[in-house]
Amino acid sequence: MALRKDAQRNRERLVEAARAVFAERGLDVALDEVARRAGVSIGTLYNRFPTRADLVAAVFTDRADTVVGICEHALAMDDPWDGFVHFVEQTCRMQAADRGYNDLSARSIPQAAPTSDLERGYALMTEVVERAKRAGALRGDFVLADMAFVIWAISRTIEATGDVEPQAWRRHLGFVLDGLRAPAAHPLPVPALTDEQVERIMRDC
Amino acid sequence: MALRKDAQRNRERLVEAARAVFAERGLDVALDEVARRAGVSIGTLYNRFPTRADLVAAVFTDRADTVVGICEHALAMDDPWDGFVHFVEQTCRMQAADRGYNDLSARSIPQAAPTSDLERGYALMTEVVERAKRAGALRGDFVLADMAFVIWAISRTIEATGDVEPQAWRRHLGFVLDGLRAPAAHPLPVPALTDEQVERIMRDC
DNA sequence: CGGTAACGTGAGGACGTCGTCAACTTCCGG
DNA sequence: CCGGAAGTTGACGACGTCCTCACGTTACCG
Repeated sequence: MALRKDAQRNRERLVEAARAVFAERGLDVALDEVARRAGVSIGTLYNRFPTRADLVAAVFTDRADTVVGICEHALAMDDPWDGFVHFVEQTCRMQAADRGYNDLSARSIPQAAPTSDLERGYALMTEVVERAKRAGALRGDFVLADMAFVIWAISRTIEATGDVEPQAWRRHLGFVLDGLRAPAAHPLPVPALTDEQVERIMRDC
Repeated sequence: MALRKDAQRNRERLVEAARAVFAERGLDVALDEVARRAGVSIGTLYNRFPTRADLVAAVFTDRADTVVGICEHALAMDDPWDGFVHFVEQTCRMQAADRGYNDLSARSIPQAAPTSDLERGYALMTEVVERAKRAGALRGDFVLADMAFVIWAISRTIEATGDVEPQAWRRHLGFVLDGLRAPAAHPLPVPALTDEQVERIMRDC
């Protein structure tokens, strides 16, 4: 059953307002600020999005597409390492550009999306990583789950430095990438997180 | 003017309780939980520590000594790179062992200490870094301010993985260290944060 | 155009935390 | 042992956020 016309319009206003508010203040803003910005009452907000997670999901569904696009662009690049770097860099750029997305990344990696797109994104990300490994550019002991480390690392740096020096994360990423090149690799002391573990971490918000 | 005997005892109880509560729940716990754990009223807590920052400072003053100790041990090691690794590793170990300290690191680096010890710690840390650079082991474009990236990165990873896989940060640190070795170095896109910038980031808690 | 289901509204109760203060208690010097 | 300064207490008001719900309004179908 479709929404009534006014309800549909209010829904869009709410999502737009949330997008803006989340972007500049993070995922933990008071929801009545979102409602105010949308020109709608707090009751309507709760009516449409019973939980904060519902609103967050509505705001960031399109991000899965974006990630897919980034991956495709990465895979279209001639050099597998350049492709991998492009992927990581663009991901981080998105975090830097949107405080809400940065919060989301820190807590649950690019989750919160229709499952089919999510699976596709997952598959593409795996291919970006594997291709770079096959080419001997990315270190062989790196697995997709290790991307979480990269995202978490940059996320905190952006949080800390964003107001003072918005480009600082690029330096941090420089160090990180240098540690991921194959020739840099030294034995790691601990095995990678399993998919189940990553799953569990993501669930616990 | 010295504190009265009972006041002194209560102060110690508060600091002990805070140490425990911060360690297991982080720096943002409700203060009345600290008071309860100390067997003291909330009024007494506020009486002795007017702000949360006062209490935090009291709990973590000794950490500056610990850092000094770590640095001295690092400088006593024959191999400058091993010394640097020891320093980083021990710092991260402290973060992993104490959620409150991890929070503190994420916000303001090992601050919150009597100024003299702080300066000494600062000087020693610089020497650990510079010695490793002089030996050609640590990349030449690394500066002390870049340690913030390491601390922030590990801090977030510990936060995310601590409950599920307490040793995961060691793998993350493995990647990080591989990026800091001299042979791994590629040109960085952005200059280091200045001391003033780091200062400013730290002040803003 | 009327009836009704869907929707919108915002005041208000519940909650948790903060920080205060006036009344009470304890310590300690004389 | 006493007086007063130092210290303690916990109930309380302020605050911000969450979420609900009874009532008023609007869109849409026949």
